[in-house]
Amino acid sequence: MTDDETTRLYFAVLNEIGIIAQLSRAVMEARLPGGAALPHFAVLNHLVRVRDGRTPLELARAFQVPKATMTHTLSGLAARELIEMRPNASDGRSKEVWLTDAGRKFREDAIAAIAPDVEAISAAFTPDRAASILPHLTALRKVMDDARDATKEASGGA
Amino acid sequence: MTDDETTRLYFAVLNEIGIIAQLSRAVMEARLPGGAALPHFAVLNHLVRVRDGRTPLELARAFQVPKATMTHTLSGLAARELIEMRPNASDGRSKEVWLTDAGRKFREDAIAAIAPDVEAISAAFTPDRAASILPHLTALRKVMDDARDATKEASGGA
DNA sequence: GTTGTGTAGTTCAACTTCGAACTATATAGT
DNA sequence: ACTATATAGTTCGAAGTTGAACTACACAAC
Repeated sequence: MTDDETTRLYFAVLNEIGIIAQLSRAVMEARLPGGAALPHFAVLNHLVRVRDGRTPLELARAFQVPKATMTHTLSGLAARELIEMRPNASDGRSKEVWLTDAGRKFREDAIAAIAPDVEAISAAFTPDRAASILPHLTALRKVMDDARDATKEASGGA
Repeated sequence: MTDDETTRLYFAVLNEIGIIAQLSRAVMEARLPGGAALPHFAVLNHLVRVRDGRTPLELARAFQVPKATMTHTLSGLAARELIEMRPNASDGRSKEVWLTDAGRKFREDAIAAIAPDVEAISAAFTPDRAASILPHLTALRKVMDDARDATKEASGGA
């Protein structure tokens, strides 16, 4: 394979991934109650799965977004009273993010609302296939993460 | 596999895809000249590969974005004089998007600037692996596209 | 040829994203 | 203790994204 073909291959993969991300966002947001955005749901889901009481920075790292972005997402969730921000007893600079009852309910309702879409997708793109690509995606995600750090250093970041 | 496990599996896949899209955008935008955004490059690249003279709507469909988004992207490219908008001789409502010399050069420079990152990624995530997941991603993209249309109809859209 | 319906593209407003600068607290070195 | 440096989080401003409403043209029906 020539360099050119290799580059094209990776562009093609990243292009498909970009479009899928865009579409999954559109599908999910069409189902989420009250005009909530995908990151809102993603954070609630993470807090249920991993356990709440996480700090904003831990969440930012989990989703690979800048902390300013997480601040914004959390303030949206707090405004809807789906989470509650508490001071962090062990570090005065930090905070803790806790789910409210409304937050847990919202997440359950959202999953129920999205279930038909997941079913439609799984009919045409089988769980076997999903399971078969997942480890590759995880690997690619880790590689990209390292590449991002390298880029930052190369361009003078810390 | 239970329904719950299935749902979790698809969420995990889409979550990884979302993060990869985010990271690839960050990596590419760090390299693009003049603060250009990823969609700017993607459109130029598409015009070179598929041939220029496309209409805005064709481009919007190719990238699965709403037409308002494409209008915005194209006006950014036109402001940088990387493309040129011409009237469409065969349809007075429509336009044609043509590359300028600066646009072609921009795209070549961008590819050269990104090459080191592609190389870094291909070292850890081999072209075989990329090639092996590409058809699955393409399939998933098509399924998601159909799911989006179904969602639109279910919620009262055309 | 007028009228109705459909399509291409823009405008507008609300919202998300995120780098940079800032505040507040923590921790190490002396 | 005091100062320097690092870290958690917010604020601010600039830019991207997108649904809805709008303008302009096309085309079929009559």
